[in-house]
Amino acid sequence: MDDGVFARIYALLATVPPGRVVSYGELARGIGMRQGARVVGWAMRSCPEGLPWHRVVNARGEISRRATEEHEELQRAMLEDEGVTFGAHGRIDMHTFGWRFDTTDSGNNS
DNA sequence: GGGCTGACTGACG
DNA sequence: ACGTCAGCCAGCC
Repeated sequence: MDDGVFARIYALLATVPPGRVVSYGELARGIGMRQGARVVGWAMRSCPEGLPWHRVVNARGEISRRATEEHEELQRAMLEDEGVTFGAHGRIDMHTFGWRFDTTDSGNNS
């Protein structure tokens, strides 16, 4: 089902479990677009319901500039509710919460 | 059919 | 560590 790259991004994003975050580049790489991070952001811009868009952050582990502070805090609150902890500067430890599609593993949890 | 925009990323100063 | 420049891909005018 390739309704387009968007559908692929949505499907991949849907595989991200709670308490975990992924960057645009990581998603892009997951669908085969190493430099298509912008396209991923474009797909999110559609903001489809049922999609954990709040689990999508930039490579730095910060919330993207997509919206107002209000929405930014909302995303942060949702992530915290899932168990994600933010740094002093509102930064997520991608080393711990950063989800990977190729984990293959089994011990992926914190 | 052509050009601009954009929820990004990585490199350079 | 922070600010700026350029690149890449798909959708929209």
